[in-house]
Amino acid sequence: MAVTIKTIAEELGVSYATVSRALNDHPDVNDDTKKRVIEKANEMGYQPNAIARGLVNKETKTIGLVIPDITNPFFPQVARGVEEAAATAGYNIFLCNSNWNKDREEHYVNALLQKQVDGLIITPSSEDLGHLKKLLKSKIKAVFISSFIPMENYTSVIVDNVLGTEKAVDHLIEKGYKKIAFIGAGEERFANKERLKGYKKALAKHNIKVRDEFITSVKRSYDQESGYELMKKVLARADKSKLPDAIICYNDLLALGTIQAIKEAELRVPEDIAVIGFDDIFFSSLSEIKLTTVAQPKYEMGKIALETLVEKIKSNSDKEFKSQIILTPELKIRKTT
Amino acid sequence: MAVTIKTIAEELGVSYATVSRALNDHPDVNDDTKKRVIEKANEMGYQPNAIARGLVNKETKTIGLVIPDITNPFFPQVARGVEEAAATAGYNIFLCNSNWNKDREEHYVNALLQKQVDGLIITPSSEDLGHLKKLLKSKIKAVFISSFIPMENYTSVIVDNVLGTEKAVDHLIEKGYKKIAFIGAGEERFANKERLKGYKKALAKHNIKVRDEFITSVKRSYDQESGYELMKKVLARADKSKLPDAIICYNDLLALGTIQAIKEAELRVPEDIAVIGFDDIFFSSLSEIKLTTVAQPKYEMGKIALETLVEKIKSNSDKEFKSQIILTPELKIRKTT
DNA sequence: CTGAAAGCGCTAACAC
DNA sequence: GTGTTAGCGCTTTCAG
Repeated sequence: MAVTIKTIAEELGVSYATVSRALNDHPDVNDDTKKRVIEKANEMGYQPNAIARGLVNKETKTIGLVIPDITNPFFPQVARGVEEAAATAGYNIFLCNSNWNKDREEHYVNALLQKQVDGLIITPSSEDLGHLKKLLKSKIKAVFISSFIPMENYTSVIVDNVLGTEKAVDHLIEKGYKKIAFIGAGEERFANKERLKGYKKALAKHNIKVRDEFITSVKRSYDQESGYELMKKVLARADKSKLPDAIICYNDLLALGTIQAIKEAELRVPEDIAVIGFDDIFFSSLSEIKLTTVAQPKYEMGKIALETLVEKIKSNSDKEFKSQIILTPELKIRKTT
Repeated sequence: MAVTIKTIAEELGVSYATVSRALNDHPDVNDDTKKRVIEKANEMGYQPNAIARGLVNKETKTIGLVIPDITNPFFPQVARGVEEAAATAGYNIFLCNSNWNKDREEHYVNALLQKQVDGLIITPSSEDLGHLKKLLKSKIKAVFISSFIPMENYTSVIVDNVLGTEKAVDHLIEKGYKKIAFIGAGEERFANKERLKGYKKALAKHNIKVRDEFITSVKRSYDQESGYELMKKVLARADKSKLPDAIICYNDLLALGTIQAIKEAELRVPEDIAVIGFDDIFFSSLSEIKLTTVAQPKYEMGKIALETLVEKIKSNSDKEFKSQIILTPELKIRKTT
């Protein structure tokens, strides 16, 4: 059996309450006994049992991070930001991949609730939060990343999506592109709606008519394959004169697939068609890729999410928090525009 | 206060032991009361407290994953494999990034021990495990990934590194390359030693003399920058006739930097110099990169690590486990050779 | 300043 | 079948 507070109390001939106090650096304890206790504890290799402590304190110094997929290059940076900030605040992180699956997401949230996490950071796999009712009932502190939840008591850390695509369009127009298309990720996603809004807003600003045939969307997955396939179809369908001369993609993965399709059609990027992504994931800056993209401050988003979550945890109840923390995206101009 | 086993016992007028039994589907309990309890529990939104349960069961259904950096593209896949397998086995994962720092690694291991994890999966940031003495004393079940720990009671999940570079050399020679160099990652790393060994072994097999000037190494970090800088120097130093015609890199990141340096020197890959990486991280297969590389089964490694860890946890004590589980790497021939 | 004792929420003997 | 009770390791009143 491991050495407990009790073992060391017996060893020293004091009560275990005293040992507890000494170890927690409680003021009301003789400096001398404190020293003796601490020495003994080290000597015996005592490790406090955080589970037992958590049971009485109702605080586990543990938070849950539920994301769709750590394998998607957007998330490692976010996770790192969360984890780094958690480390400095003294928390450990449960990592959960929902795999874009509501049931799994629900299951994880329940598991985390049972494990008594002090808080939750979630990037929901879907805008519809019906499956998270237990969470919402549980009054647990939570912050959302990349997805705006219009509810009191919750705050979302997001990037200014509208501004992001606006910047992208502005840049394209400045470069002389006129026929700008948008490849989105399905109407229902919050970020997609916002990015589309920014796209339209910027076009309007420049007196360019929105052309419906220039707005397309992939369905389920937002990776390079789906981008590739969609663009293939676009290129096959249209006669060349009706092709866009620039494309803004919902994310970098899609952009990459799009570029691949364009090249296979023996067109040049950016001379024939320019491409802009969104996110600025790891490979986008590689010399072989050099994708122009709207960068999200991913690490920062994670960090801020954790920090505000900790603030929420520490603030007993009714303090008001912003319901949105909106970060500014940055346009990284590289070689595909 | 949350609803506990006690609340629902009072509500139903039964003892809370009965509630516990019912909820745990214990055989010795009347089907009818069982049903009533379960209904009531659902009705009241009861969530078991895993912390309390853990205290008595001495089992938290929680395992710690300590890796250097989730942001390094090698690890998300591993983490995903671990997590996926954990989900099916009913465990949650604590994710910890040591950031290649021993102190932090030690700190995390201690924190996890205190949080009473049932087991640990670690990719140590260094071969020297001096800082993990507490772990080693604690008799906690652990499995290592990518790093061989020659100790009883521990098992390591690794790839056959020797075979990996052997395959790489064989392939290069088959393609007609003769002057094959190796860019390593510092003598002390286990995987580096093994890969170097495979390189030398294969050269010997083909009766090619090992040339010391063809073996170089980056220092601290194993990313594209360090590969780029090292290769820059190599290219600057040597007169063209002494240049290798092929390079095997310790990993894909290094390979990428190497390629970049080669291209900047106005040499072609693979015509002038071929390059092979190791790992097969996400971007290596992209159409713009198409790096020939020795693929590690990363997801599998994580999955297997978790599965054997769970086996260890379940097997009470002295069952024997392999000290190494060696997976076979696969050579992915793409466009850089 | 220190000890005794209660209790966090739950499980597991042990009675009845 | 069900209730009673002890106890997991710890913190925290409450006495002294």
